[in-house]
Amino acid sequence: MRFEKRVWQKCRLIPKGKVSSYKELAKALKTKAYRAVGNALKKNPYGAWQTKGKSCRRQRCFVPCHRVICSDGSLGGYQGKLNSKKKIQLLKKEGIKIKNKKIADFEKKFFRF
DNA sequence: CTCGTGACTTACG
DNA sequence: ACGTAAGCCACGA
Repeated sequence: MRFEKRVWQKCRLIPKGKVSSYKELAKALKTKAYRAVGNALKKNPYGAWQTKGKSCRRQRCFVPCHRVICSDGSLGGYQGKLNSKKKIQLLKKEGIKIKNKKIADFEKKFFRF
């Protein structure tokens, strides 16, 4: 299993309305590759999990990478750029409040594996 | 193997 | 608060 896929797999464990950090994600993977986690999410197909040869088979392959943020509560990046509006929209839509580009009630919304 | 590149984190100034 | 530097690890060239 490629590292990226393990990352995405963990991402999918994050429930709606919760967030987690790159650090926590890395910890769940028993690695300290925080940056590699970021790389993995950047490469994330986001809804088009492509297995070599086989396509997504109509399964829900959604990877909620917008629920993964920085350890200090800031948003980090999304779709190749930082502080994406789209990411904010998605999070707010899931019931997470954004305060000055940071997560409000970070402690409450934080999901630990 | 070495190097450059990050959607990171922590520590300093 | 903000910028920098160093540490970190996976990945591709």
